[in-house]
Amino acid sequence: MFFSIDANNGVAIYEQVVRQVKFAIAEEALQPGQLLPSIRALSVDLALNPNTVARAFQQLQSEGILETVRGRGLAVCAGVAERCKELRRELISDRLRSALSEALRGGLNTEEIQAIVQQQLQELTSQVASQ
Amino acid sequence: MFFSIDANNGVAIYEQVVRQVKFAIAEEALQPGQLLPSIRALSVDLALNPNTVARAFQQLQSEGILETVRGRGLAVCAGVAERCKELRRELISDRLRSALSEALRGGLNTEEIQAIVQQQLQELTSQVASQ
Amino acid sequence: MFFSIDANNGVAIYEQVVRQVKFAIAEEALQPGQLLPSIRALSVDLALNPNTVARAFQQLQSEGILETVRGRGLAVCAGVAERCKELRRELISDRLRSALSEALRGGLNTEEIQAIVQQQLQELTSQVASQ
Amino acid sequence: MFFSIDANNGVAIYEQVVRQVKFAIAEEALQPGQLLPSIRALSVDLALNPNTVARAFQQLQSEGILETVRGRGLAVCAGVAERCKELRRELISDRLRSALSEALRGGLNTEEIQAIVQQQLQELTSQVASQ
DNA sequence: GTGGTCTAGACCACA
DNA sequence: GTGGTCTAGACCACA
Repeated sequence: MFFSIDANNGVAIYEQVVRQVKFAIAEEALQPGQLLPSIRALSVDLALNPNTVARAFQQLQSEGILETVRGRGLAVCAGVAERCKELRRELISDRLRSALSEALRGGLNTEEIQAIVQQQLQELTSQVASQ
Repeated sequence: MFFSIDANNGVAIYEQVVRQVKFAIAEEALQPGQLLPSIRALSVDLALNPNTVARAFQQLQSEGILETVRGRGLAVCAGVAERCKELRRELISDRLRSALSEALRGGLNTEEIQAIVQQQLQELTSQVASQ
Repeated sequence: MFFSIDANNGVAIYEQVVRQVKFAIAEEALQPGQLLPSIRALSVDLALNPNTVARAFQQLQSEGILETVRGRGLAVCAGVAERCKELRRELISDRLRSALSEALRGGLNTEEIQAIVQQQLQELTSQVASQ
Repeated sequence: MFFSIDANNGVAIYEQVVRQVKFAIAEEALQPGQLLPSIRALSVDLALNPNTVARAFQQLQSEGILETVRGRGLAVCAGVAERCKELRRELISDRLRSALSEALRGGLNTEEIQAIVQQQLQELTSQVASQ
């Protein structure tokens, strides 16, 4: 599936799942009405405990992004694509801002930081390209 | 002092202290041989529990960046400025890479990400300038 | 403490805890700023698993009713007493409405239902009085 | 038919079916000897899975309220009308008691609770009247 | 098969 | 001591 978990990046695992579900809806890889992979299936896929996945899905329910379809699973709520696009931008902006802020406070100047960003983006996109 | 702690940025507080000490040495705001503020003073300054600061300093000792000066406190080890510059670059690069990677996997393209980076950098530097 | 859990009344245990915390704040038995009993202490008190209590407290946090005080516990947020009073009325009204609706649909008339309500209220208040 | 299922009222769906069958017998909307609608028909009617209806009917059989009539289906047992009237009173009383007890423990006084009961009864009966 | 709830127990950061 | 997260495993209602 479209999720990739990194256990040691400072973001709680369930929170990574929450974010990536929002991203997938923003990308329209998950469509409103569509059922998500089951908690059990996803937990096997990601090598996580089912409770961890369930916690992520519960949070998404409480945010009105997923809803239960009794006995069948969890589905994307209607009309949340736009909201997920906004959320994606916010979540990514906030995390970048936090990293950039540390870099500035750490004494790097704007040019040095931009150079690092360019280098990392190049490495990351060439990785993706070569896969 | 030169530290600023953000309890909600995903990085553990003691780890923020560790990083910022390294950054201060890289910036030469802390010179080799120079004594650090005492655990007690710093914990008051940052409104942290002394145990948290102590843990950060212990880690810095175990990495060979700080050393005890009998009866006087903890000092920056000789000759670590270069290493701290390298560490700073690594720590900041890794964190940026992690955020950038999430942004790419989340479906934003390079241009969108660069735009966010520019915007955040501008906001952050104009804030600093106006302080 | 002021909580009483009934495992078999159809309301999930963690939800009972959520409701009773709101009620306690509405009653001003819990004041804004006040620390709640710790998860561990309360779980012992109520003979529940700590995770069950933690889940209730997490929900209360996500509703903006409790907040964490790092290393010390969970506290009632400022200014939520009024909101809890409204919530209490809603929660109790909804549950009563649901029971009354079933009674009406089940073929009892208004008088019979009112008689039952009076009888139950009398029994319940005389119990409390005699305690 | 005379059943109405509310998926979110805390009572399990199969249990709602069990209760409403008892109520229908108490009201004499279902007469001893009378055949119930088939599991299949009722499950279509109520938009439930047949297993859920079957489970309700099984429980009613085990309580001696329904019995199989070979090749024809399930019928109301002879002489259960009185028992169902008692059961109805008990089931409704218990549920009301539970809600009233929560209201009292939640800090509302008898007058406030009675006012809520009156208001809800009025709303519910005027709704029925206007249908 | 599906999700929801609960228990049990571990490890972590922080005070 | 405090809460937060995660794993493991059980039982339930529903489809």
